[in-house]
Amino acid sequence: MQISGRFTIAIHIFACIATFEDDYKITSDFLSSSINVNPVVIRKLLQQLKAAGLIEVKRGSGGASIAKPPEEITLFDVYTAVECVGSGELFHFHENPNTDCPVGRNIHSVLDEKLLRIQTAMENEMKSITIADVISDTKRYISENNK
Amino acid sequence: MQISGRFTIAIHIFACIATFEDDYKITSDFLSSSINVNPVVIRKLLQQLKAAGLIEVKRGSGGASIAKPPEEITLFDVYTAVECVGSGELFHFHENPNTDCPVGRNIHSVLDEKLLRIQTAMENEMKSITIADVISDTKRYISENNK
DNA sequence: TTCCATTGTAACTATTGATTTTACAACGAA
DNA sequence: TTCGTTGTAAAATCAATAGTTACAATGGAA
Repeated sequence: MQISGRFTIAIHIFACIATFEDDYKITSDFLSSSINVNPVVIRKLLQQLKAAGLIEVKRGSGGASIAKPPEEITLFDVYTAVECVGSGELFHFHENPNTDCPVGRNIHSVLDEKLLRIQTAMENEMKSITIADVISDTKRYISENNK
Repeated sequence: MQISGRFTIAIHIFACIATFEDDYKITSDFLSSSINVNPVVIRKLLQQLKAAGLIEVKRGSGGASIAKPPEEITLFDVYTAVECVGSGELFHFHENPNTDCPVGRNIHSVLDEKLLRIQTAMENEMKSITIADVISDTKRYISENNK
């Protein structure tokens, strides 16, 4: 199973805002045409990012902007804002191991710590990459490929 | 989205075999009653683990066993054997960024390397944990909780 | 004040993938 | 030959994502 496309879409949103905010009003329609997903999907995502304090959205007049310095927004922030995994658990554990079985009774104790270690390794790497990195790389690529 | 429960089920299978192989024949029914999932699900998983060279299964008479030293089987081996993520990509990328947009045109170049770094961090942690670790912890927990 | 582009949100559909279940042929040991 | 078991296909179910339509609420501009 893969991590939802909402994650890469959300990052794409940040890159678009940073690249175009001086020249365009960043509406959900504008974003939707760069990303090629339905504007309503974008709006829902913007809501989630707003709730996490990462993005500001203007009602009425319209337009989205980044709510705090991009150096202070990590990919982990975006990931948690956007993934609906309520529990925050990366791994799905089979629900009902048989507690009458010595292995079934202890499998959670054995695995939980190991799974958490794996999840933490991933999350730490996410925390080491910021939206500022994404933005500067985006600008670099754009100028390299002239325009 | 979470990583499929097949992963924890597969690890549970190894723990069961190691714990019970001296006293019981490890059939899909036996495993299914410890894990509490349908025996057919177990059999399909056993097939995947067999294809990866991690498990041996006897037809006819029945019974599963571990195909090589548990120290040589990492959680990453189990993960790749069992996850159907064909491409091996942890992150789902939105399919059709608009190539007429400078950001849409470059977003893959910008992100692919970063996403891979995150995925690799997770996989490396998986490689650092072996089935032997799981087995010894399982036995320790069982003896601590007396039986 | 009215107009209008836009947001926020609900509701519905479609699609995809995981999971469960039923069923049965093939196998191998007793 | 019998019996417990595996290997596998097919169908049914269920959950999550994604796409779509629709529309009230907003706020700036005419």
